[in-house]
Amino acid sequence: MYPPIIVTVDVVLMTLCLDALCVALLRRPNDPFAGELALPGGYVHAQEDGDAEDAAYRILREKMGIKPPYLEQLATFAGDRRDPRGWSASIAYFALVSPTTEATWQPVSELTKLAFDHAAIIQAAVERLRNKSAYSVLPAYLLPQTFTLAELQKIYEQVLGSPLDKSSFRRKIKELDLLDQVTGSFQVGNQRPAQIYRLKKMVTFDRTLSQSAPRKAARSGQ
Amino acid sequence: MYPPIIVTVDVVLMTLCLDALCVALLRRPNDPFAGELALPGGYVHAQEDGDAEDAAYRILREKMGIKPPYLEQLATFAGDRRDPRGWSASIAYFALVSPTTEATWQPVSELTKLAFDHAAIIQAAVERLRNKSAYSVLPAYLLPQTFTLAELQKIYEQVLGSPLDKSSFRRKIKELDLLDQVTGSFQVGNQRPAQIYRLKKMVTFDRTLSQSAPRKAARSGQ
DNA sequence: GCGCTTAGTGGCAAAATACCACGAACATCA
DNA sequence: TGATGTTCGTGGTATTTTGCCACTAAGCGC
Repeated sequence: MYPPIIVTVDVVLMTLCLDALCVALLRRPNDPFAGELALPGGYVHAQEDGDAEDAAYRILREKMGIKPPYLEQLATFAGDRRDPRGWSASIAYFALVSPTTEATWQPVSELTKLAFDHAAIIQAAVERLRNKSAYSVLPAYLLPQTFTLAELQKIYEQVLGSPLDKSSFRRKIKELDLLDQVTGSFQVGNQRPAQIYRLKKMVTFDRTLSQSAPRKAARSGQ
Repeated sequence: MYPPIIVTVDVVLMTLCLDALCVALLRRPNDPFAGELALPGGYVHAQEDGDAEDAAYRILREKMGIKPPYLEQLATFAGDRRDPRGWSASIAYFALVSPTTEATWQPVSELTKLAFDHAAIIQAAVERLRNKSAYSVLPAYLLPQTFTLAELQKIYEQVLGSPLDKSSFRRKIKELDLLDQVTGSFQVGNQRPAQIYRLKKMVTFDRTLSQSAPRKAARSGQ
């Protein structure tokens, strides 16, 4: 009845390389925008993908060989001006991984021209990450599974772009109560060993932290 | 190449009726789910709609006769299980209007079975409204263009579901600095007249309030 | 042992917030 | 005109949260 709409899923896969927030980009083999850099993405495979999140995971597996520990839907970018072939919709996701994984990373601060509106998508992802970092442990997904609080603080500072006070940071993290201590210590060299932590296993209801609790009801979970 | 994906735009249009948060629903004339209640929505019209937001506005105009003062993209609900016709994607928006407008409203607290996954979409919209209400003046869009602070506070209490302190509420609203005084007063009856306010005209960059400012840097933007 | 570096904690002042009370400005009615 | 009732609006105080800084702890190298 209507000309079909092009539906793709694109993923902003972020990590930290060399103390800078980076995003995974691929050079497009085909038109449109052949040869230019673009987010990893692709068509929805109606037979394989049960939903859009499945598609995002499949794309990351096929094109990046990665199963990210964190994935969330970002927004949908749709319209008739973003793809020369016609009206298109890109369901954008954003994912966080630890820096070990192999890929071609590009610092988000020095992005050249990208295919489609992918620059805008990346910008939205970075903003979302910044915002959520203020009240969640999201940046922890940018680290290896285990880490020290000092490492975590550095990541926060890089993501938020401003230095944090050690004491306040640790207090905040502790009261969020989303980390587990790992018995066993760690030394970087000639200093006191640091306690190692990992993210708690949790049912990721997605919307758990953002609610502001009434004052009297102190977090009583020991 | 692939079977086409059904792309629709659905809008959660909310208002306040009789002190309860309500959502606009329409009875579906056609299959699937003929006769059941559903969100106002429809296919994207590739010729008319420049982007998905255009489609949302068009749908509200055509089906509701409304141009809402607030509209924002909520999320995209996609998969092969939500529409019996096959793989589908619903780009969901949520909109707020003042209660004057005519429509068939349904309180969000007593929703019966709805078509598709529209119940889940509505739930997501309500959560988003609740969350954003904690740090924005979003609930003001549920009121007429001008209102008193007492009226605004009531709306907040209804949306958040808990009573607020008058003094704290007014302080918070004032420092958000998103309201303009309207010279001229108002009396409901036999009491002191209340100052009237309206929303400031503003460039709705969407993501302006949520950033937490460093302590020393007081909001100096006049 | 001493000096160095980083980890981790504690204290205090300042800011934000909850809670409560009081005065202000109207209307109504005697 | 003045007393009373109602809501508007603001100010004060106690409590909580937060920023800031200092200090101790625990390792290493010498």
